[in-house]
Amino acid sequence: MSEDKLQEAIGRLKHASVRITPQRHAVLDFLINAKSHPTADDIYKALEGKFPNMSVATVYNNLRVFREIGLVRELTYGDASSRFDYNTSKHYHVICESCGKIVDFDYPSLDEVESLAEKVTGFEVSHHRMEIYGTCPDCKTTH
Amino acid sequence: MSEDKLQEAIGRLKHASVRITPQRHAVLDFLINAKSHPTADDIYKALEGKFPNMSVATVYNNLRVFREIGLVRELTYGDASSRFDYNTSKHYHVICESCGKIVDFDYPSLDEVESLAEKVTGFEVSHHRMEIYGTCPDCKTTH
DNA sequence: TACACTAATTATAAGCATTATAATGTAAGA
DNA sequence: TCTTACATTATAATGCTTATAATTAGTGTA
Repeated sequence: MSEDKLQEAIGRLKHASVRITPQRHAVLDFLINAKSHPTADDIYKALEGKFPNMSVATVYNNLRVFREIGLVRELTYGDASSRFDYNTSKHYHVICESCGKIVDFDYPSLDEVESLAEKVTGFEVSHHRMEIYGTCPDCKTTH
Repeated sequence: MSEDKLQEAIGRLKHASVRITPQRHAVLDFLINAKSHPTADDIYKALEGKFPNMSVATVYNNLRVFREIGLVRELTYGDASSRFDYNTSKHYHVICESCGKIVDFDYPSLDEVESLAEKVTGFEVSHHRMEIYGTCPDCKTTH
């Protein structure tokens, strides 16, 4: 139930001494219930009805806060806007190169790759990122 | 020998009907001999002695051309500038989160992941990207 | 409940990488 | 050499994100 997720997220914010403002609450709520992986601007637009005076900087600031305490993951793709993903479970993403759609993809984490990289490069590895690119079913048919 | 690589690259440009201009030649030469993974600005700065009037747009234009014919790979990291990698062999990258250093890392391509993603999502997969993040040996010691 | 302190929000401007535009210059085949 | 289409240049514009400074508002404490 997403209400539980929201409460848990708020608990983590309190624990990190982050103030719960109405804007923060709304951004978090939106992210948790988002089916897609919204951009900062998606979130801004979605909430401007509720918060006509909200600044886009507020959205960015809050997303940064959420990212820093690990509530949210930021997906970056060069030029295009970042997308934000509420961090429920570990998963990868499959991205359509035609329409930009992002689909979650469960796969066991590539721990073996990380440990081999540590051995070979001498790095202390913290994490990795992997994405798969292609054409989604919709774009395949309509080409 | 990097001279051979350069000649082969020029051959591929000719084959793709891309004109060989002095600027193009210089960007390509720089990329092939680069030990690191330079940004567009790195390349621009490195060549401004030789081409005082070269525009930064030229660097970007040429990098795009090289990418489109598969000579060069573009590595994107959200806000930061893209980095460009002369496409010799398939490999992954290990990136230092402290100093930004990028190290090549050989690992067998994750074809299995791609094919599973195709099955699960219905996408027609074209490629994937994977990077490993951590702290490099230099940054570990000097913390 | 009221106070005070500190952090968050707002509005705006700035920053930065990258791309678009239009005029000029030039590679390469005839 | 000539011609033409493409590349380069200089500059402006774009778009995402962050910085700034002033105002507003959470939250712990009295």
